[in-house]
Amino acid sequence: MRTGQRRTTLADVAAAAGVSTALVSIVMRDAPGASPANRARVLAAAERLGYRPDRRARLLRSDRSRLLGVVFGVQDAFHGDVVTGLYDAAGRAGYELTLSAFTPGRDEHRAIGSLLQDRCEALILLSHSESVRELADLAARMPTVVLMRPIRAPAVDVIRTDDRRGLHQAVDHLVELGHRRIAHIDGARALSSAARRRGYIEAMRRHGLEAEIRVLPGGPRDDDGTAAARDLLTDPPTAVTVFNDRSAAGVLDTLRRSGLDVPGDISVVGYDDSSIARLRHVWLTTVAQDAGALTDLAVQRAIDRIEGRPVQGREVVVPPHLVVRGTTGAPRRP
Amino acid sequence: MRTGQRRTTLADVAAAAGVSTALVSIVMRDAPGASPANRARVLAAAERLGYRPDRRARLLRSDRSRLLGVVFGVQDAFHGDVVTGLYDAAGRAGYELTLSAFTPGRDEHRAIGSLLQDRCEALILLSHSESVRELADLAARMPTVVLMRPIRAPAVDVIRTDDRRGLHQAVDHLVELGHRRIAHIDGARALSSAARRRGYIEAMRRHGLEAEIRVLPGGPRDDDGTAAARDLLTDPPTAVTVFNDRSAAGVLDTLRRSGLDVPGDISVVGYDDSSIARLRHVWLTTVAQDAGALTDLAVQRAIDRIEGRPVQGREVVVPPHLVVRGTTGAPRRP
DNA sequence: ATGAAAGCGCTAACAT
DNA sequence: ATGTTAGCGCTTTCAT
Repeated sequence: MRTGQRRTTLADVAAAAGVSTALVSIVMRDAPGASPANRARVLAAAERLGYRPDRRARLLRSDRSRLLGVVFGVQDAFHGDVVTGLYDAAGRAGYELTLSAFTPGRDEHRAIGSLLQDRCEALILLSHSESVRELADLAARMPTVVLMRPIRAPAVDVIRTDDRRGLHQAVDHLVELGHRRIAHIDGARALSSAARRRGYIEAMRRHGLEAEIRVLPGGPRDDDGTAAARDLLTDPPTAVTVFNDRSAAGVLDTLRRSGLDVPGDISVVGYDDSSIARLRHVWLTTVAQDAGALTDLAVQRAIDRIEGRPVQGREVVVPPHLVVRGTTGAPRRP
Repeated sequence: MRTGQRRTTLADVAAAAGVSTALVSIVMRDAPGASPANRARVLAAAERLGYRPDRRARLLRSDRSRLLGVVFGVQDAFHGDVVTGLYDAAGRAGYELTLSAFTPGRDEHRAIGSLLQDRCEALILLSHSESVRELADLAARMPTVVLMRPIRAPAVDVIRTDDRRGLHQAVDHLVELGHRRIAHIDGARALSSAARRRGYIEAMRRHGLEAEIRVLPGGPRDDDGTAAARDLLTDPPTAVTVFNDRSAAGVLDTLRRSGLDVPGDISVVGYDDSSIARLRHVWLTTVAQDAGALTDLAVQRAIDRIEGRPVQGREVVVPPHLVVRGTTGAPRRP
């Protein structure tokens, strides 16, 4: 059984307004070529009938969809910020977004497959897991922009944060405060773990602190931070940079519980500027990714590809910035 | 300028396989009525050409879309859980989801408007702000299910958590532990604030603790909790229920900073079972909404309406459950 | 089992 | 300025 009530179409509006469908189409698209009188009459009829253009039919007919497909993880808080930025950027450029989420029960591959049926003109992927090979296949078919994942594949555009630089900033900040014994708790197999670790090591070297380099195995969760912090306690450094905010929250708690003062005895820097970092009682110094820049660039790149404009470079790297809050300060004994 | 490469169509596959488009359609839809030989040949051709059916055209032609429109807030963590559940439930029922998000720069009304062009057969709204009047208008046109918002409007189905009961559970738990002086910090104008406050008051009365009822103005943010907790300190109760986890995090911190032990001196219960509550060092006792039940019911209801099945009641209320963690215990002086 | 042909709601090229 | 008409890529009768 069906709902019964057929939805109102262009033809219904045309009949009600006493004009042709073509004219209604012109009016609905706000295109030039209709007399003010007819325009008003059509608009009135459409309003009265509660007419909504059928996007499917519209897209089917016109050769352009002006639609950008976005794949994102619905459980990831930062993806929320990114989708927000993408809507804004796409809107400004006169494009629309069509969303497809991956979830614990619906993997990225399915999310992408679903989008592929949607006639979008380009794909913007907040990809975690799709293989480089498959991303390359995709990019061979249509413009494909991968966000925040440091991959290299033919025809795939990558827009990402300079995670190495993020850790440079963190270490620079700590060194400026007078720290020398700075450790790093890494993110194990998480996406940007390697780049962040590398950034830490580079910055330490640059400051002549090669001998102080100390990387502890960690992970993305708060109990990873808790465990790593316990390892740290046998011989505490004066500062520690942590893979992400969540892990840093675990670190903070362990340090404080064991009687250390933060930042008096030890400074802590996180990564992500997540909602946890902004809790007043955490108030974590952290590295923030620039969601707005990432999304502007992603949309710009997608549209450049769609419209065949020349672009420079497959990969665009966006600098993050340090947000100094309450967990960093000068060391007591430098 | 356009991308140039026209996408492959049914006709292309038909030509490649040497059959009619009708037959290809049958094979692609996995419908009966094609010989195994032809089926294989068509599938091979489709694979070779990288053919993807065009959902727009498909939907345009067939009278059913089997598409459920979902409006959600991309910044809201719990909405992530809900969308996850909706994908699962819809998938099991043979329906697909089409997503439209509201963001700081794209309000709910626009998100809904965009969906309306998408030919979905029903709407599932995680609505915060759309007016009851507009929701009713919507529901007059197509099946409309509103999730987690206690409204009453003609033709609108509502699936929500029993927030009053959530606070009953919280208070019952505290009373069982021996508490009598239990305060509540409310959520100001937040969505479910009134229901939760009411639940607190009802439960207190039921336990004969009418004289102990104490509601403090609060809000949804952690600094709302911080401020409210400071008010509490002049004459601390032995336990406090808080509008949500985020506010409870602020409460916890203020209490501890002022030298009180949680749960030794004072117990705290949050609401939402958010990621904050699960941080090991917060480990907050809290009321959890049952996302799975909410989403199963929402999808079921939407489909019942679409298919014209009789349903019982406009509103379905789902019980939450208490997650006991580390912030509640017996009072020292009951 | 297979194909020819009509048409979903719209846009765009072409008439008038 | 307005109407007529031909499809967009598919599904769905209806023939065969």
